[in-house]
Amino acid sequence: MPATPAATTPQPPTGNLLLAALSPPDYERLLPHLEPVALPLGWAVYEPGRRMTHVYFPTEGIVSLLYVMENGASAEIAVTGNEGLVGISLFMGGESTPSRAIVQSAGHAYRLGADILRREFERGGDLQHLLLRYTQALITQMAQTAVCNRHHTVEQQLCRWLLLSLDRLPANKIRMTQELIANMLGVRREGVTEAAGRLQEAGLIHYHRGEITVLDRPKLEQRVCECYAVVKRESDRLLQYGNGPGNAHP
Amino acid sequence: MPATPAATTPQPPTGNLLLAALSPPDYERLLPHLEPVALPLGWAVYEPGRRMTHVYFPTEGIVSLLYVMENGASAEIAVTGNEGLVGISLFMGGESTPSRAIVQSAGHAYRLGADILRREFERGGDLQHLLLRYTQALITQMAQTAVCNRHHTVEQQLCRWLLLSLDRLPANKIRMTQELIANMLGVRREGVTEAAGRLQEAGLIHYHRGEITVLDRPKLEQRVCECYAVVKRESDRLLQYGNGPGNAHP
DNA sequence: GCAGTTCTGTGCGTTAGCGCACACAACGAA
DNA sequence: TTCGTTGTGTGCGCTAACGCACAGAACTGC
Repeated sequence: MPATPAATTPQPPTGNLLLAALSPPDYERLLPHLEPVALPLGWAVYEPGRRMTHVYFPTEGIVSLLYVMENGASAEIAVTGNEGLVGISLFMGGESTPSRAIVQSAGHAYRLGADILRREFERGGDLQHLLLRYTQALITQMAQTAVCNRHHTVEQQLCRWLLLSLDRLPANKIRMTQELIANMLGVRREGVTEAAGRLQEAGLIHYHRGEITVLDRPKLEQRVCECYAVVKRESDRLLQYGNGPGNAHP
Repeated sequence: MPATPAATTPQPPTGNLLLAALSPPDYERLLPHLEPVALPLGWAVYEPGRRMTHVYFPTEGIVSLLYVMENGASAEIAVTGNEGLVGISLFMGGESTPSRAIVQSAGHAYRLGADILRREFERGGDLQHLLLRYTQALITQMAQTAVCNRHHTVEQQLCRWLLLSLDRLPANKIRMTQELIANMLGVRREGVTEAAGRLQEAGLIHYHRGEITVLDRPKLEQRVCECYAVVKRESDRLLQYGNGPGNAHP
C-alpha cells in the first residue's frame, strides 16, 4: 500500500456537517470533549449487541451499517459519511444494535463519550434536533434499501451504491474491490463483475484492481433506480442546516 | 361483511403499550388530549410527503409502513400494532416521510395533535425516552426487512410476516387475502399462493378466502428465517416497560 | 526473475421468482 | 337461481441471479 488513504489533510470538527451546524455556544461546549480518531479501513466501529462507548462524527471516510447473518452472508443497511454520525442507539436509548458498523473507506472522525453525548442530548437543544433529523434521514435510507433489495437489479443497486459512496467522498475515485462491493450489496462477486463490466463498457466508470473511477456521473444517475433520488432528496430536505460555526462567515 | 372487524371491545388508552408505560402524572397530562379514532381497513394514516397532523397510538389493529414505487410496485418496510405508534417523523423533526402508512388490520387508536406531542416530547421525560426506544425497535425491523428481502425465500418471508402479524393480533386468525399479502411482501400473488399452499399442506396454517388461521405456531417459528427472531428479541429488549398506569396494579 | 497472492473474467448448469393466461370455486346480491 | 365479483390453483416459458470451477491478469515480496 503506497500511502494510507486516511492520510489526507486532517480536518477540524466542522468537517462533520452535524458538528458544523451547531450553534457557536453548543459547539464550544462540545469541543473540549471531541476526540480525534482515525477510521482505518475495515475497522469495526461497533459490533452487534456490544454496548457502545462513543459516538463517531466522521469528517472524512465512509462507514457502512451492515448486518451479517448466521451463515455469513451479509447485507448493507445504510452508509454514513461526514453528513452524519455513527452510534445513534446511544441517544435512542438502546445502547446497542444487532448490526455492525464497518469502515468502508478510511478517514477520520471525532468521537464523543456516551455520557457526554447523553448529557448534551438531554438538554434538548440544537444537538438533539440535529441528531434526530439525521436519524430520520438514516431511516429513509434503510427503508429504501429494503425496497431496492426487493425490486431492483444488481446493476441498479450497484449504481445506487456508487452514487451514495461518491456523495461521501471528495474525489470521483472509490477504493473498493468487487468482492467487497458484493458483500455490501449481498450479492455474488460475479454479479458485480458483470454489472460493473457493463457500466465500464458504456463508459460510465473505469475500474482497475480495487479502484473505481466514476467518469460520467449524469449517465450513472440515469441508470440508477428511483431509490437513490428518494434518499438524496430526503437527506437534503432533512439536513439543510442553518448557521453553525462551520458556515458563520458570510 | 357480517361484522366490522374493528367492532371489538373498545379499549382504553392503556391498550397501547407506550401509553400504558407512562408514569401516572405523564399519563394524566396526556389523557385529555387523546382522541379515540377508528382505524378502518385500508385507510391511509398518512401519505408520502404530506405533513402529518397527528400521531396515532393503536390499541388494536395493525398499520403497515409501505413504500409504493413509481411503477406501482410496493414493499412493506415495517409494521406497527399496539406496541408502538404511527407518525414518528413528527417528533423526529421531518414532519413527513416518503412512505405511506396503511391500516392492514382494522382496529382503534388514540391520536394526539402534533403540537401537543412536540410539547410533551420537548419536556424530555418518560414519553421522549419511550418514543425513542420504540423508534429504535422500528429501525431494527426496517433493517431486518432489508436483509430478509435480500436473502430469504418467499416462503420464509411469508412466515415472518405471519408471525409479525400474529404478535399484534388477539387471536390466531389473520384476515388478509393472498393478493394483499403479496403487495406487502412485494412479490407475486402466485408466489404467495404456492408458499401458503405448502404451509397448509404441512398443517402449519389453514386458509380460506381471505382468512388465515395459524394452527401450529411453533412449527412456523421453525420454518421462518432468523430475521423474525432478531426483530422480536430486539423489540422485547427495547420495549420492556416499567410500571406505568397500565400495570400499576399488581 | 520467480512464486505466491489478490483481483477480475468467463463459462457452465441450476433455481427461484416473474409475467401471463386461464380455470374454477366461493360468495353476495338481484 | 343466476350472474357478476372476488379469491385461489395451475401451467408454461422466461430471466436474473446463484453456486461452482477455473483461467488469466496484476500486483507483492523475495
